[in-house]
Parts: sequence; C-alpha cells; structure tokens
Amino acid sequence: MSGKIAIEKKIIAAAKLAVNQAIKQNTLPSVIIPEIEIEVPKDEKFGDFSLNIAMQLAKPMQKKPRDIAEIIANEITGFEPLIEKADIAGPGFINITLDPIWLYEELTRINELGNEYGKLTLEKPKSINVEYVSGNPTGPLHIGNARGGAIGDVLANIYQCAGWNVTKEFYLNDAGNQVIKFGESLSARYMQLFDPSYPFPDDGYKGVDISRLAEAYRDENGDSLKDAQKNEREKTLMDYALTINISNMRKDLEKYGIIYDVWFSESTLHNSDAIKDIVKLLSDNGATYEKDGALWFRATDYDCEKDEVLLRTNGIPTYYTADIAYHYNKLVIRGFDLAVNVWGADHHGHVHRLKMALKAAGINPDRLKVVLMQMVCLMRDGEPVRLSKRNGEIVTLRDLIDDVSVDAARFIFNYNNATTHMNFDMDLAVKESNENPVFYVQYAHARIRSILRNITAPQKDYDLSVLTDKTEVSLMKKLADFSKEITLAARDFDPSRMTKYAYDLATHFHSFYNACRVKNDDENLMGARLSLVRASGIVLKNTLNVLGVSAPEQM
RNA sequence: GCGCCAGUAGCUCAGUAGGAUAGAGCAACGGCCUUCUAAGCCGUGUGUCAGGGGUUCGAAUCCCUUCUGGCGCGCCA
Repeated sequence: MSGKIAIEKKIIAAAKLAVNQAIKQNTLPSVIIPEIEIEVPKDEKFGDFSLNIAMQLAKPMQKKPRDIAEIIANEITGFEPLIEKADIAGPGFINITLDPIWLYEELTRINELGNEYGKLTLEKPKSINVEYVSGNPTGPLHIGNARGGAIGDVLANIYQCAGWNVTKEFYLNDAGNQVIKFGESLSARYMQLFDPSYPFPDDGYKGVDISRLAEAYRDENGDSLKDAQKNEREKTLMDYALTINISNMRKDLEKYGIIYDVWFSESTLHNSDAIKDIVKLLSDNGATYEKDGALWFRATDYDCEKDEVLLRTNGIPTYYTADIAYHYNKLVIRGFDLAVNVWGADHHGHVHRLKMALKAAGINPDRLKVVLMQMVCLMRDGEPVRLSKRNGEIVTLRDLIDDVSVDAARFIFNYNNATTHMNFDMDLAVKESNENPVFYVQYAHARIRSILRNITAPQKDYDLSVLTDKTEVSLMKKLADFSKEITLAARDFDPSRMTKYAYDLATHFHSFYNACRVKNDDENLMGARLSLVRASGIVLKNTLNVLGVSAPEQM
C-alpha cells in the first residue's frame, strides 16, 4: 500500500483517536461516531486534506461545528507526526496540512518500484471474468464493438492492476437463428453466382461481405455445391464462412491491442448438457412451467414484467436460456467471484432478466455486473453518419483502425463515461492533430524521455526537499494519486477515470516543465528534479499501459 | 403505456461516496523559445447546472414531479 490511500488511512485513524480522546476527557459529549470521511479540497489554500467530521457531529453532540472542529484540530496533531497543522475553516472543515516529506518519500518509492509502482496486492485475490465485444460471427466487428472493446479491455487491465486474477473473455454467438439466417444468406448469394434470379431471403444479411464469402468459396472450391441439398449447402458455406470470420475478428482485435484468454463458443453449450442442466435446475427450483407447448421461466415471480420462454415449442432453447447457462458456467462451474460484461445500452432490458434467472438458480445476482455503454454516433463532415446493418452499411473496426491509430481510438473511446452518448468525429480522429487528447499525453511522455536522454547525473541520493515550487509540489501530489485512481476506477467500473488521470498528469508535468528548468548549475537541484522527471515518466507510462496506449520515446 | 440512460459555458465533456467561489478542452484575444521537444506553458470570460417542489448545517450530486432527447419492452440475439 502506497500513495494517497495510505496517507488518508493514517489521517482518518488519527482523527478517530482525537475524537475518542476528547470524549474521554469530557471536552466532547459521548456519541456514536460516524465513519470518518476525508477528501482533497479543490483549492490548495485549504491544505492537503480536509475532514468534515465536525459538521457531522454537530447535530448528535448538539454543539457548534466550529467548536467541535477546534477541539479535534487541537488533538489530532498529537496522533500523527506527518500532520504539520490542522486549521478550521468555513462552516467547520478541519483542513490538514502535511509535512511535505511524505511526497519526497513517495517519489523515492516510485523510482524504486518502476513498472511495479501502483500495482496493488490483495491478501486474497478475487477472480474476475471480464467479457466484452462478444459479437456475432456473422459479420465483421463494427464501431460499437470498438467502443466496447476499448472499455472492456481497459477495465480488465484496471482489475489486474488492482490485484485481482483477471480472465478476458469473448463470447462467440455461433449458434441460434442468426447463424441459420447467415447460412441461408450465403447459400442464396452462392446460387446467385450461377443464376442471378435466384431468390434472396427477405430477412437475410444484405452486406457485401456475404457475397464476398460466397465468391471466395466458389473460387476455392468450385461449383460443386450448386447441385447439393439446400441444407448441406447452407451448412458447408456456414462452416466455411464462420471459420474465416472468426479468424478475421481475432486478427482485427489483436491489431486493436486486445488478446483474449478465452474464446467461449455458445455452440459448446448447445452441444453439451449445459443447457439441459440449467433448465433442470430452474425446474427443480420451481421456477418454470409449461404453456402452449413451450417451457417458461416464472420471471414475474422475480420482479420482472413478464415471464420468459426458455424452450420454444420446437424444443430449441432461446438465446436467454443459453445466456443463463453461460453465466452459470462462469459463476458456478468455473467459479469466478465476479463476472463483468460490457454491453451496448440497447441490451439493458436483458440485464435484470438475466440477474433474476441467476437468482432463481441459486446464485447471488450481485456477482454479475453489467457495464452498459451508450451507442456511438459516428460524425463525418460535421454530420451524423446514418448506419444500417440491414443494408450492409456499417463502419467496421478494421476500417476504423486503418484510418485512426489504435492509440487514438482506444484513448478516445475511454475519454467519456460509458453512459454518455458519444460522438466519434472521424475527421478529427483521422487528423491526428493536437486537438486529440492522446497526443497531448503521449507528447508529455516523449518530452520526459527526451530530458532523460539529454541530461545525466551521477547516481546518488539527492536532497529532495529542494522541490518546493508550486508546480513541483502539485506534480508530486498527482503522482501519488495513481493507486487511488486505480482503486476508484475498479470500484466504479469506470475506465474513463484513467484517461482523465493521464491527461491531468500530463498537464501537471507540462506546467512543471515550463516553470522549472531541470538542467541546472545546482547539482543537487538538478538531481532532485531528474528524480521527479523520472518518476513522472514511470507513472505516466504505467497509466498508458493500463489504457493499452503506447508511451512513445520520441515524437 | 411501462422501464433504463441522459439533459452542466457557443461546441465536446469533467465534476472525486452531498462540501467551501461549478471546472477543462475546442473556438476568440494577448503574452512566453540565443538554454532540457512551443504537438507545450501563462493570462483574459462565459452559466436559469432542463423547470418546479422536498430532504439538511450544506444539493449539479439524494427523493418526488413535469418537460426534452436516446434506447428497450419478440417462442430475435
């Protein structure tokens, strides 16, 4: 444990002791003490940390908050040597100013730990499965998958950094209606190569990629399927095309910086007893009934609007059933402590249903966390680009990373909260100009590396207490925030915290760079500043690693 | 109709478990390189936090309600 979290814990402990001491000495009345909160004030003139405990105690103690604050402030310095002073301000805040020595110690720690700095270690690491993108293999990955990929991959990295055992997983929807439709579409396009009037199914996939796959099969294998049974033709073309599509998805995702630990096929659930087992479990728990020849889940018993079909009249399980079996596999059979899914917001209706089915299966629904992300609106020439999957007009992940650097795409997709509708400006992203925040951050890193290349100083212990400039102090404070940012990003399932932190850190570094010259006649000052530059490089690079964005040596 | 997400500066968005005077970037204007990367820094101003109630020492943040936008409510996935 290092950084700001450790310091905050120390201050909270001291505050607790101070309150108890005052109660013991009868200077404050004896009441139940709420959990003590600590925060960093926005304005630096209010000190390093701020406590609001006096305001919270005002009511139960029936005293003025400022009076309580004064008593606590007088006691607290005696319980924690790092506290330089404790002031009272405003309605009753206790503002804590620390001895800056903690910042110098933190700087030393960063430089000692390097790549390992900020990584948390848990006594009992929990296991987490992060599932993201998870597209249908019936077509190429699109721009929405690109956002989900960036969010999920970074989220997984954050948990890794926070000390969890992480599995990155892709759920391949290679079963069900859409795959059958895929086969029918391929078959029709294949037949049209020989007879242009051959009918195409109304609800078929109209994308050009389908025609290309049919052509590719003909070019490789000739016209032998022309006279085959329809079923056989569909099956053969489907298997052929799925293999190609899945391999392309894998390649595109790797290019995008995403490497999965597990590719999980939905078809394995159908081909094993997994679905049968989950249906039996739900039935044994009394959560199902038969109606109209289908098997239903009593979702209305679990706070849902309506019941849901598990097995259709024709005996084929629905997507929902497969998904329940899949999550049973994750949480029970493979035993992950937590399953996190990144889904498009258009699937939000499915979240509660799935959780309730898990509950009916005897699993705590809180062990499933779904991160919903809003749709991406693609902008070109200042106008929204209308996309229609039905007509085959989509912008693919491959198109995107052919135009935009992977670094820019991953950073921009994580720059906003997942909950915000996002405008992705193609022109801006292609421009790769300084309007793009990722270049600002990478430039800071390149600058750091450049300084370290140009200036060398003998290895020795410098007196870091000469780092007193306003920009130096706030940069050191920002560096110490790293592990707290990881903790909060993990707590809130919010990867956008890390891009914001990276941007903020870059700003603090640039300000320092402009205010303080590293190269210096004062040997100690130069050495101390080099330590700060080196530490900034380490933390910035560690942050970029979590984001899966490169940290360039020069630009 | 019911449900989920959102509404903050001209635009794109932050706002840290309710905290002190609501902030960045872009756009506009002015300053800073004979010295470590000017893809940078510093300064100048902008708000009915969608509207209305409530909760309390304190609300952009929590609750209720109205309005606006996006999405969902299939024996599709």
